[in-house]
Amino acid sequence: MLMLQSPLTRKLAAYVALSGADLETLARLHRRRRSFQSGHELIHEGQGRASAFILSEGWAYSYKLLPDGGRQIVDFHIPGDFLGLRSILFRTADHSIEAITRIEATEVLAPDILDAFAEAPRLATAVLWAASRDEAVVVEHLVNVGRRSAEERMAHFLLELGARLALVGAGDRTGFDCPLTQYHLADALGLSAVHVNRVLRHLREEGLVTFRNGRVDFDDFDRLKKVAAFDTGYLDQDGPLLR
Amino acid sequence: MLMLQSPLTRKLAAYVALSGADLETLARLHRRRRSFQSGHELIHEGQGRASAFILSEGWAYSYKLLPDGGRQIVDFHIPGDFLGLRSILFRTADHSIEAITRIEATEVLAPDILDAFAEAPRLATAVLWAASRDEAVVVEHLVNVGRRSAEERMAHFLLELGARLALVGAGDRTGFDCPLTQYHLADALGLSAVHVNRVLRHLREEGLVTFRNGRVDFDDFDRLKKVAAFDTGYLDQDGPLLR
DNA sequence: CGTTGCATTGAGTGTTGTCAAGCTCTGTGG
DNA sequence: CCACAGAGCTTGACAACACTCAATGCAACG
Repeated sequence: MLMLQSPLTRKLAAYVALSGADLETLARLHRRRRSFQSGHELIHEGQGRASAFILSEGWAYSYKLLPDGGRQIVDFHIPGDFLGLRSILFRTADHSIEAITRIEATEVLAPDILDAFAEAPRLATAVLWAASRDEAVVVEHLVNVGRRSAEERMAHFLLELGARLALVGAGDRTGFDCPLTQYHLADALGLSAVHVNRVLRHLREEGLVTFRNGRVDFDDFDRLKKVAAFDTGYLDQDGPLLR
Repeated sequence: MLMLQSPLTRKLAAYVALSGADLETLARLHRRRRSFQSGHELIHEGQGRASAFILSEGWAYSYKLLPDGGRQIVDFHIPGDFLGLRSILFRTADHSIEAITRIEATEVLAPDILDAFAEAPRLATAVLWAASRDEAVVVEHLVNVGRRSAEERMAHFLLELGARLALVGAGDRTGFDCPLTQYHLADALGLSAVHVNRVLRHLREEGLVTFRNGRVDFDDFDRLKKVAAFDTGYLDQDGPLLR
């Protein structure tokens, strides 16, 4: 079945052993293919009856705006991620999501997903697991912003992104392609763009990482991990828990 | 049925219309009553095959430790909260949970919850929703720490806690009882304990809030909301989405 | 009546933000 | 082909917010 190729399907199947019927139900969620250009806002904070999306190609990010114009980026999304689950579970979206690059995604309406859960109960458990993994990422992000210095934050962030991308085959110990701007980094890490620039320069001069021209190069992966006190535990997912 | 009184049951039923059978399955999760004294560690980061808990009385908090001894508090838990869901969904717990006051809780083992989902599929959706609401709280916490000044952070935090407590009848516009120390606040807000003290003093001197002797008093609720740019949207939960 | 946990305050330091300017690229229209 | 605009990046100077260190107060408790 073609949809076995979907990155989300692969991810879920890695956690919960899904039956043929489950997979078929999951495949039906992948109708409604859409593509959006860079900068398109998929979900707007406050919007009612929003859709969710399964991202198959490109990068997006979710964020919240503050009354004073500030922006906090909550998470970056890469292929295989389920976007905006909370926006369909809640009456009104509590965050916004915007495409960073041109993206390919399938749109999932609220009834689609609720019907799918009724039809294939294991799917609900699998999605709960995926949502929990996303939450773990946000939690680690919170730790990062709350308790680490600017330099540690940056180092940790780049390593984490690298680890997540490596899981879907889009990066390794040498580095990864990265379409983010320094403004994205600033708003994700709770820093000013100016300071992000200073920190990046320092990390580069120390021979740790180089972030330039849409590419992150880990110049000294092991030393960088040390600076960041980086540990991948919260990303782990070996073998299905539910058989 | 007695268990209709459980705060978690109330919370879930408010979101997803649950059948009698669903409620019965949910009630069966409430065997294994436990009580723990203040300071007891319910879940330890790194621990394998941990339990989850449904909190019925008292306060707890979840946190992560850093290699340098620092601590980031991720969330505080009050009656009706489901604790440690991620620790049973994952192979190993990615965070720790400790009792702040003496607490009453029921222990939930991994098979309990997975069997319950198989038996009563709607329960899985309901728990997914509860988990999403918790995630929304963490996200707002991240925004708070990432993009607000120390004073705004504190104001926002106290208002949020008040709003959550008000939902379970443990607080109102005048204030609430609060067993937290200034160290808890510091580790939750990403500040030093010393600075927390200064910020609290300033808020008190401005006539906004008073935090003293285990009690938070909102001296000027409306002005405080203004300082914090506080909006409860992310806590909303009017009426069942799934009927 | 010492000890322990928590709260408070002051002094000095430093990390990070703000403001301001200039740079490099890229794409676009004249 | 050149001028220009705009987005993103870079740097310096200065200010401020928040941290550390250190000392003290205060209550509860054994």
